[in-house]
Amino acid sequence: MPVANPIVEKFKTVRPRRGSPESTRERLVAAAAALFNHFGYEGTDSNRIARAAGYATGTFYKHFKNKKEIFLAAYQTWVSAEWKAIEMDLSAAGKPEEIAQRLVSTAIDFHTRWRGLRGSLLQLVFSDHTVRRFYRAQRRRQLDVMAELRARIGGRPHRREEDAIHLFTTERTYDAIANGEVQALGLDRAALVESMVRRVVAVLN
Amino acid sequence: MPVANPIVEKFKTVRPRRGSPESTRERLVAAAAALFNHFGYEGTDSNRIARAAGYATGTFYKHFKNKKEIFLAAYQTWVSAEWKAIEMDLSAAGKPEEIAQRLVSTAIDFHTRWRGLRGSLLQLVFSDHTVRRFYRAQRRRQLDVMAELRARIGGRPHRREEDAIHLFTTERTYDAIANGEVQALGLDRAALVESMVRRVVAVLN
Amino acid sequence: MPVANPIVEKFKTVRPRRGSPESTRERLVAAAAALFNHFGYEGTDSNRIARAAGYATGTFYKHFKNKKEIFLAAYQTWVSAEWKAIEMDLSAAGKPEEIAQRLVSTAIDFHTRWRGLRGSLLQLVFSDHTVRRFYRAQRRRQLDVMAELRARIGGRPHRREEDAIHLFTTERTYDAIANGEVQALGLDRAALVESMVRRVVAVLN
Amino acid sequence: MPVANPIVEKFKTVRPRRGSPESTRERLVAAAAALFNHFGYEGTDSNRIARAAGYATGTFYKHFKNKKEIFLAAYQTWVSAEWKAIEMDLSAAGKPEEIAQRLVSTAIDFHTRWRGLRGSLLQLVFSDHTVRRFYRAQRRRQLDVMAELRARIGGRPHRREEDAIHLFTTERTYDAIANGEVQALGLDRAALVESMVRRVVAVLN
DNA sequence: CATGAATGAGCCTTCATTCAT
DNA sequence: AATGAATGAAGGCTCATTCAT
Repeated sequence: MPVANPIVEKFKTVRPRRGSPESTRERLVAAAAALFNHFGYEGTDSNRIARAAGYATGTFYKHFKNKKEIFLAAYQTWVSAEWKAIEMDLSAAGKPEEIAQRLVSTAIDFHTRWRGLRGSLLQLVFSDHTVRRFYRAQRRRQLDVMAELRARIGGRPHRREEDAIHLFTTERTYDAIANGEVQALGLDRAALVESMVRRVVAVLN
Repeated sequence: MPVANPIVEKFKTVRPRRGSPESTRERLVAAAAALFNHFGYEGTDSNRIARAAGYATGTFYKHFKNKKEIFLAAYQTWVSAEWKAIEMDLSAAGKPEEIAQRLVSTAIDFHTRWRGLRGSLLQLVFSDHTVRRFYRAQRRRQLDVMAELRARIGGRPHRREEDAIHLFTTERTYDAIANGEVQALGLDRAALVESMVRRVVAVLN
Repeated sequence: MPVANPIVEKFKTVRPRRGSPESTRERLVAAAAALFNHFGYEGTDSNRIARAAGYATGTFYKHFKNKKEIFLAAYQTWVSAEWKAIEMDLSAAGKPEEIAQRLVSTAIDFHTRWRGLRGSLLQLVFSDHTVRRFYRAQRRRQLDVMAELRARIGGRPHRREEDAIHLFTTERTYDAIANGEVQALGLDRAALVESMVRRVVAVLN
Repeated sequence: MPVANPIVEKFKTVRPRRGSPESTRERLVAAAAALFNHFGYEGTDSNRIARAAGYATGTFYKHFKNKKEIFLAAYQTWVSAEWKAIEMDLSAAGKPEEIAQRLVSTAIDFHTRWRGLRGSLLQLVFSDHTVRRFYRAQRRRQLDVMAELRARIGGRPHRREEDAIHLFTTERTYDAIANGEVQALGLDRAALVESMVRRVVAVLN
């Protein structure tokens, strides 16, 4: 229908015009990320992604093999951004406590902004081989960074299993904070955050 | 049409014949649970559910308004079974350590058997109001049971927030064990299980 | 779904219980007529008819071969009732003018009460042989009665074509009055009725 | 699947190939009009419309929200064509009698060619808001044109109610002629036509 | 590089009808 | 006579994907 679609409009970015392949790709990924985050993977159709990015249907398939591929790209973008933020948090000056606070804050921020994407992600981790592999690679990298960090700082080595549990705990808790579960359960958000900070401090020593 | 479909056949139960609405409903739910668990929510269509349960297309809609409704029913069945198992674990004789071991074992067993359903669940918790509500009600019940249990045993009261974090931790870890993440990361499953048991023991005191 | 359906409830009559075939048939026809009138032929399903009449699905097909058959029965019932009413109007004492007024009033009443059925009827007259035949038989009967009546009263004979045009005119005008078209066009209903009365008087002389 | 379907084939037009949206829409509307006219609204499915127009299923829904919408479009097309024909009849030279003859002839022609559509129309006028509104707008326009015409010609003003009755009479009579009712009743078609012409002449003065 | 018309498999859902009890 | 569980063909509609321009 040629009727203006307010939902698409809302996500529509400013018009491009024969940009480089990279910029087109970027725009598509950005639009896809926003739509997936809002409507979920299954709730988003590829034509809409193209339209929201300001392109025609076919352009989408010039840049991505299929919908899964652009989801992975969107996920990768998000992950990259998160790693960058984490690196900034880590490299900034401050006492361990302050660093931990910033890390937790950053993580909650990402989980909140991308809470919609997380649902789709967990589903795709189950059903899609490629997404699963990438997802697990991130976890591995997280574990590596943690160990490395401790070595640098001079902390005592931890068992990798304990690090993993730490990651599971924080990830799941950040999700709960991000998606309203904490509020729905009548839990004190500040207490949870504080608890997370303490755990991060502990894990860095 | 009458070509044997291997995928459907695999899940097909023995044919009923004019059963009670309850037994039909149960068969449909059982088939749906198995299919959702295997192919995911989006990967399962209502006709296939009916066929797998040994019924024709239309029968499905005599018992469920739509696919979401049967998913919720399947989820509820699973949850009920899990609660029943937990109650058995709790009521059986044994030292706290032994009880905790059984609880962890049961939980991992459920997470493993229903790991496919969990992916769909987490997606639907995001996108569907009813599923979300039911999901959160379970969490509330878990928290209540934990507090109650401690009171009965004479343990000191814990902050509800700490209990919640405990639940997040175990849930997420059980998922990791169930879906192969632990193995993929080269972690020692036994160590993780042991850690979970310790946490459960701690939380019950 | 076992949820009470307000729409069906609304049309549900008091429960029968193993009545004679005739009474069952009558109840089914009455329910069908009401439902067809309200939801149209296509908008009414046979299961609903049975339920609304207080019977189970299968009972419907014990009394009627199919949906078309019960529509025809409902239509026939309506036509019979209308003929009976017309005969009463005609046999009652009064000046021609008064008789005409009663006839017009009766016809408008029937068209109004069964306005929903008329839409379905006109559609089925087009698509169904049996309905078409019955419909035309009524018209023939109308023409015959008109001629007969005039002969009895001593009026001069009219051309059958003029009688037919008269019937077309009144039928269509009654429809317009019944279905709100007159009101929507801002026409004076009383004037239309008066005009119809005048025509009926004229045609009876 | 690729088995030739004689019914569809019959209505299939020559294949297009990447036409403009307008031409595609037109083809779809034309095919829909023919099918609705032949099989009725309920007897025509959207897939068949697309196929008959030479397109695939999905193309239909790129141009119309649903079946109702294309019915309305088909109806509008028909109405436009009829108005155009009427205007031509009116603007052509000739005595009032000749003009009336042409008008009647045109109307009967349209009613005959679209007699199938009329059944569906009358049903949808009952059940669908949009169709009803459009239908009534046409009647209003007819009344306006009649009044206007008389004013132009210098005829005496008529009551709008009498004009409406005239329209009801002719419309219903044209239907009877078009759908075989007249023949089935053994009426003299020529006499009916002549009567209609006389009425049209009268109404224009 | 970009367009956007077109495709068609396939899903969800309805409903007339059957039949064992 | 009545029941109501079960059937399954079929229709409305979506959406990932292709391809001619």
